[in-house]
Amino acid sequence: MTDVPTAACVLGTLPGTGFESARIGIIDLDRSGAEIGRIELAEAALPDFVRDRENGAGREATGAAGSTVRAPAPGPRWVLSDTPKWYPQLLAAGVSVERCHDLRLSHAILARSELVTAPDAIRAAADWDAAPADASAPEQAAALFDVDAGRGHIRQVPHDLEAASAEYARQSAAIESASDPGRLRLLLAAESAGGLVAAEMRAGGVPWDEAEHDRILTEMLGPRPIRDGKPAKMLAKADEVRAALEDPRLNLDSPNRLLSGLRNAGINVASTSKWELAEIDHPAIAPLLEYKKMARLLSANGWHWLDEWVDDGRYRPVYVPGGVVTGRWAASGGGALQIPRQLRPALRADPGWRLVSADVAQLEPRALAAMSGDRAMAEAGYGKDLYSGLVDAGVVATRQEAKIAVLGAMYGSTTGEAGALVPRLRTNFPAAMHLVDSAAEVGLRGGVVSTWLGRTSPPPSEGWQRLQRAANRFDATGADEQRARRAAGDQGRFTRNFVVQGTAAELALAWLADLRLRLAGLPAIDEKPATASGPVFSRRAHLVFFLHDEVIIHAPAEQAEEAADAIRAAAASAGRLLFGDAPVDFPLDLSIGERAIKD
DNA sequence: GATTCGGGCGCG
DNA sequence: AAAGCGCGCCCGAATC
Repeated sequence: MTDVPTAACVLGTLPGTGFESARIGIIDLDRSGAEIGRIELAEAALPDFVRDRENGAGREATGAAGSTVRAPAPGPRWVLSDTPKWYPQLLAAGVSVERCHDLRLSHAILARSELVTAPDAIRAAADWDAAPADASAPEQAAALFDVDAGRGHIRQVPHDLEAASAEYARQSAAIESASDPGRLRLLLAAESAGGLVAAEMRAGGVPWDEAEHDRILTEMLGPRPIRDGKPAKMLAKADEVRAALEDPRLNLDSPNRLLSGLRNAGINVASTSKWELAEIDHPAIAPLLEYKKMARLLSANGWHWLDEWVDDGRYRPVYVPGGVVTGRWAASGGGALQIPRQLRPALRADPGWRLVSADVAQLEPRALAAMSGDRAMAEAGYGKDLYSGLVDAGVVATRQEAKIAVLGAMYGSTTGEAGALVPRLRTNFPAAMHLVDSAAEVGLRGGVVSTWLGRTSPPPSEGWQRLQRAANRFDATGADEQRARRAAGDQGRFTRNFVVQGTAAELALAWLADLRLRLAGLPAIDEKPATASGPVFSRRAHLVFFLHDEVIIHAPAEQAEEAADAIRAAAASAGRLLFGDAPVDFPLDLSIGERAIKD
C-alpha cells in the first residue's frame, strides 16, 4: 500500500452500534478512480492520519521536498461529504489539508450545469441537495442536535463512507461525460478550495480591536448604556428631531409613525428612506438622517454584536461558500459581508503582525471583457483604472459616467442616466455587450445561462412559468400581460447579471485557491506567534477575510511583503488559469499596515 | 407567544 | 430619484 500513488481519499463515517466511539473509514483511490485500499480508524486518530498523508506517507516520493515555495508533492485530494462537517476538527487539532473535493458543493453545481450531458444520476441523488453542516454550532451541541433530529432540523448530506463513495463515483462520471470536463474540474476544485478557506478563516478569525470598536461606538452614540437602553447621544438626537417636527412624543423607530409625523409637519414624502428624505429642505431632516445612521450602527454592529461575535480579539463570522446562486459566498451569522466602513479601523493586526489588504479593481467588468473576448474593453482597462480608461478612450466624458454606464450594462438599466449611456458601450464594446444582451434574452424567454466555468443559473420558478402562460391565454387581461412582462424583464436582468457576477466569483475563487496554497508554503516563523489564532495559523501569514473581490491577510511583519507578492502572483495566475492569454489583467489595490484601511 | 413579511440599510 | 444585480440583518407590524 505504501508505495502506491494515491490520488484521492474518500472519508466517511462507518456504521456502528452506537456504544463504541465513532469509527471513520477511508477509501484510497488511484488516478483512474479505482479503489486501491481501505482503512478503518477511530475518530480520534483521524488528525494524525491526515497529517501523515499530507506529509507524504502512503504514496510515492516525487522528488526533493521543501526546496520550493510550493510543495512539490501534493497530498491526496480529500473527498469530503461536507467541509464544515470534517475540517474544523482537523484545524483544531493543528492539521490543514492542501486540496479537497467537497461533495455537497460539487453536487449543487453538477446537478444544474448545462455542461453535464448525462445529469440524471446526479439529479436523482436528492440526499445531496442539502444545507451545509452548521459551522456555528459548537461540536457538543452538534451531537445533541442529532439526537433531537426532529423539529426545525435542517437536512444535511449523508456523511457515511458508502454514501460518499457512491456520490463521488456519480460525480466523477458526470464530469467525464461533460461537454468540457476541464472547465468543470477547475470550477469544482476552486469551489472546494473555497470551502477549505471558509473553514480556515473561521478558525483563524479576523484580528479585531474591541477597544477601538468600543471607542467608535462611544464617539458616535455615547457611552454604552446600562442594560438595553439607548445611548445618550442617540436620545439627544431623537429629541432634536422631535423638537423640529413639533411632535414631542413621536416614535422614530416605527416607519409608519415616523411617516405620519413627517406629514403632520408638512413634509410630503412617500417613504422614510434616506434618499428621499435627503431631498427635503427642513430642519428636522439633518438630525433625522443622523439618528437613522446611529440606530443602524447600534442595532447591526453595536455592543451586543461585539459581545456575540468577537471573542479574545478575534471576529469569527460564518461564511457560506456557494451560498449565492451566482457562486458568490453568503454569510449566515455575524454579518461578515456587511461590516460597515465605519468599523474598518477595528480590524487591527496583532503586535508584530500586519494586515495585507487587496482588492481587484473593477472585477466584474474585467471578467466580462475577458469572457466575451472584447479586446477594446480589455484594452480600456489594461494596467489602469477601467473607468478612467473609458474616459481616455472617449467613450464617456467622466469617470462617474463610465461607472454608471458599466454598472447599467451589467444590471440591465434601461432608464435614466444609465439608460442613456449604455448605448455608447454597445457601440464601443460590441462583444461584451452582445454577451450580456444575449444572456438577458435567454432569461427573458425562461432559459438558463452559464458562467465561464459552467455554473448554470436556476430555471425560473413555477410561479414565473404560470405568469407567462396566463399572459398567452386568449382571455388574458392587460394586467396579466403587464405582470408577465415585468417578471420576464426581471428574469432577463437576473440572467444578464448572473453570467458576469458568477464569472467574477470564479475568478475570485481561483485567486483565493491559489493564494492559500502559496501562503501555506511560506516558512513558519520562530517568534511572535499570533496569540488568538489556532495552531495552524499562529506561525505564518494566513487569510482572515474575503469579500467578493477583496482579501485580507494577517501576516507576521517580516512576512508581509512576501504575502503581498503572493496576493499579486495569485491574481495573475488565476487570470491565466481561467482566461489563458486573453489581453485582460486584474490589477490590485494593495496596502500593508497595522489596520485594514482602504483608500 | 411564535412565526412571517416588508421596509430600510449595510456590503460587493 | 431611486431607476438597475446579488446578498444578510434588524426592526416593527401583521398574522397565526
